[in-house]
Amino acid sequence: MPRKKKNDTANGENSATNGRPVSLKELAAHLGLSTSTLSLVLNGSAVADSIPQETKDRIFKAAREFNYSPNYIARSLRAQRTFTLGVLVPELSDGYSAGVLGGVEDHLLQEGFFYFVASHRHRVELIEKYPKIFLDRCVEGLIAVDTPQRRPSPLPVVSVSGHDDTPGVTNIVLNHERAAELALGHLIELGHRRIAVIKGQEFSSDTEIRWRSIHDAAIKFNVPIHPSLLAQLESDSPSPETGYLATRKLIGSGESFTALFAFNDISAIGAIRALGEAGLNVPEDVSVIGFDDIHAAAFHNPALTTIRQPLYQMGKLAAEHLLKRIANGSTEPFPELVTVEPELIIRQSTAPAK
Amino acid sequence: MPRKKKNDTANGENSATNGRPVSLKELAAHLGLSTSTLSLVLNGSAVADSIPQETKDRIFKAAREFNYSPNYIARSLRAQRTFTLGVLVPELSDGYSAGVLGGVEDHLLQEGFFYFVASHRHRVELIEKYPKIFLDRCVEGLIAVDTPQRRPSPLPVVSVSGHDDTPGVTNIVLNHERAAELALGHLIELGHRRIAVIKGQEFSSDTEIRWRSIHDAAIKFNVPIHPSLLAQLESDSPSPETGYLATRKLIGSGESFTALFAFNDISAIGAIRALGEAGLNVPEDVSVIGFDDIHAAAFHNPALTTIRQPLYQMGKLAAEHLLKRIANGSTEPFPELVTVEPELIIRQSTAPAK
DNA sequence: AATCATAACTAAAACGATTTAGTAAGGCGT
DNA sequence: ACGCCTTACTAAATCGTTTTAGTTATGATT
Repeated sequence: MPRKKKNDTANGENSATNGRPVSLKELAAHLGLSTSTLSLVLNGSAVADSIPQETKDRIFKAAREFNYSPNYIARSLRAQRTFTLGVLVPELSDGYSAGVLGGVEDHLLQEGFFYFVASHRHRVELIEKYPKIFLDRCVEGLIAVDTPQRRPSPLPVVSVSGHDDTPGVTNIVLNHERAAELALGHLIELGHRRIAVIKGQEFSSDTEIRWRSIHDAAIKFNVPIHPSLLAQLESDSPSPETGYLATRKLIGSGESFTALFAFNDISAIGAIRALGEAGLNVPEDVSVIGFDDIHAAAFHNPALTTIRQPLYQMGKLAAEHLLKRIANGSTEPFPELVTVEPELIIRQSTAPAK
Repeated sequence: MPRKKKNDTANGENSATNGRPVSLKELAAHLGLSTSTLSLVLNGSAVADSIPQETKDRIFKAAREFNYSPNYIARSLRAQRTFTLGVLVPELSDGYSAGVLGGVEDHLLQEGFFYFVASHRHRVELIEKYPKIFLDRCVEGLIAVDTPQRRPSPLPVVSVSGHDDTPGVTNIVLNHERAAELALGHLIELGHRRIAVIKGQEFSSDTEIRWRSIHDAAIKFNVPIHPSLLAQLESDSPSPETGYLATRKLIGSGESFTALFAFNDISAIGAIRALGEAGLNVPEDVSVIGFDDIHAAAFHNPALTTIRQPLYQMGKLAAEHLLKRIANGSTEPFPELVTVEPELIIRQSTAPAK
C-alpha cells in the first residue's frame, strides 16, 4: 500500500490543498516559521545571514514542493513598482508599429518588464484617454509610436517618430535629411528630373518633417519639387488604397513625371497599381521609391526600391532609453533626441529615366 | 494680490502637494473623515445610503480637486482581480497575429481589460515559459494565437487556430473543410487538374488540418493531389522567402502544374516571384491562390485570389469567450470549439487553365 | 557575576484600497 | 425613563508581501 505522506501537504501542481497558488503565510504556517523569515531567506537578504543552512534548506525545499511564487500584485504594492509599461500605437496591423513593437518586446522581456498595448487609430479622444488609463494602471513609463503627446506626463515618455517637443519626452527619430538625400540622390543619379512626391496623412507625425526634408534636399540638388507634382494621402486606412488614390489624382492632373517618391511602402504599392492601370510600367516608364522597407517590399512585384527605417532598432532603443530613465529616477538628465540612420535599398522599382 | 487659497491644498494636476498621486488616506485626512467613509461613498455602496448628500458632495468635490484615482494595484490585491490577460503569439510583425490582436484589443479595452503580449518565435522553451510568467503576473486568462498549449493551465485559455485538445481550452478555428472546398472548387471550375500545394511549416498549428482538408477535398472532387506536387515551407522566417524556396523546389522537380495552392498569402507572394523567375506568368501560365487575405494581398501584383480568414472576428470571439469564462467562474461549462467561416476572394492571380 | 555579542528568529508596520461589524448620538414611541 | 430605531459615521481586518526594529536564548569575555 503506497504511502500518502506527501499528498495532503503538497500536491504536484502549484497549489496548497485546493486549487489556488500557495501564499507565504500558508507556507510559513506549514514550516512553523514566520513569514518574515521565509521572505528574508527566499529573497537572499543579508539579514538572513545568521539563519542556519539547515533551516534555509527546509524553506527552499518547501517553496519548491508547494510551487511557491510570490504574488506579483502584493509585491508591486509593497515595492511601489510594477515593471510594466504602456505602449501606444496608431494601429497594430500596419507593419510599422508591429516592427517597432518587436524591438520593444525583445528588450523589455529580457529586462523583466511587460507592457500593455493600445491602439488609438488616430482618434483624438483615445490619444488623450489611453495615457491616463495607463497611468491609472500604474505603468512606470510610456512608449508612444508615431503618436504626438499632447500634454506632459508625470511618467517618463519615449516617443518613436513622434517629433514631440513636450518636456519630458525622449524622441527616437530617423535622420530624415539623410533619408531624403539618399532617395532623391538615387533618383537624380538615374537621370530623373520630374519627380512626384506623395506626402503622408495630416495625422502622421512623420509627414511634416519628411516632406520638409525632401523639399530642402530637392532644392539642394537643384531639382526642386514642382507643386503640381505633390500629392497627399487622405483617408486613415492602413491599406495601399490611399496611395492608389493619391497617384490616380497625380496622373489625372496631366502633369508628367518620371519618378515617384511615396510616403511609405504601403502607399508605393498602391501607387504602382494606379500607374499600371494607367498603362505606365514600373520602372520602365516611372520609377517608384518607397519608405520603411516593410517585409512585403522585397517581394512585391516589382520589388520595391525603398528607404529602410530600422524599425526593430528604433523599438529597442525606445525600450532601452525608457528603462534607463526609469532606473535613473526623474532627477537625472536624459537625451531629448536620439537619431537613427536610414539606408537606401535598391531593388527593381527604380531605373534610369527615359 | 491674488489669493493662494487652493494652491497649498490642491494643485491643478493630479497630485497632493508633491508629485505623486493622492491616496485615499491623504484625502480622508484632508476632509477629516475616515477612509472607510470615502471608499463607501466613492464606490456608491449601499452602506453609504445613510450619509447625507452634503457630505457626499464634499467627498466628490475633494476627489475631483485632488484628481483622486484609486490605486489599481491596491485594489487588485484586495479584490483578487487584475482585469488583465496574457496573449501569446508566434510573431508580432507577420500580419496574422496583428490582425487577430486587433479584434482582441477592441473587445478587451471596451470591457476594461488590458493584456500583456509576448511572442515566442516558435521557440519551445518560450512557449512553455511565457504562460508561467503570465500566471505569475496574475493574469486572469490566456489567449494563444497559432500556438498549441502543451500543458493544462489553471487559467481559462482560448486558443485561436491552435487546434488544441488540452482540457480547459476553448478553440477558435476556421472551417478548414469549407476553405479547402472553396479554393479547390474555384481552381477546378477554372479547369485546373494538376494542382500543386504548399504545406505550412511543421510548427504552424494550422498546417496539419489544412493539408488534411485539402487532401480530402481533392479526393472528393476526384482530382487528388499528386504527391510530387506537394511542397512544404521550411524556415521560420515570416517573409515570403519560404514560399519562394518551396516553389523553386517544386519547379525544379520537373513536374508540371497549372495551379498552386499556397499555405498563406505571404508564401503565395514568394511563389509568384519564383514562378516569374522561371518564366511562368501568373495567372496565364499558373494560377496561384493564397490564404488569409492579409492587407498586402489585394494590392500585390497580380492581386491575390485568396481564402479570407476573418482574423479580426476570430480575435474578437477569442476575447469574448475568454471574458465570459472569467465571469462565469471555472465551474460553468464552456464551448470547446467555435468555428468561423472562410470566404473565397477572387482577384487576379487565378485564371482558366490553358 | 555582570556584560556583551551573536545566533535565530519574530512582531509589527507599511503599501492602498475594500468591507464587515460596530459605535455614539439623537429622536421616537410607550 | 427605558428601549429601539435611525443616522452618520469609524475601527479593524483583509489582500500578500517586504523590511525595520526588536526579542530571546546561549556562549564568550572581563
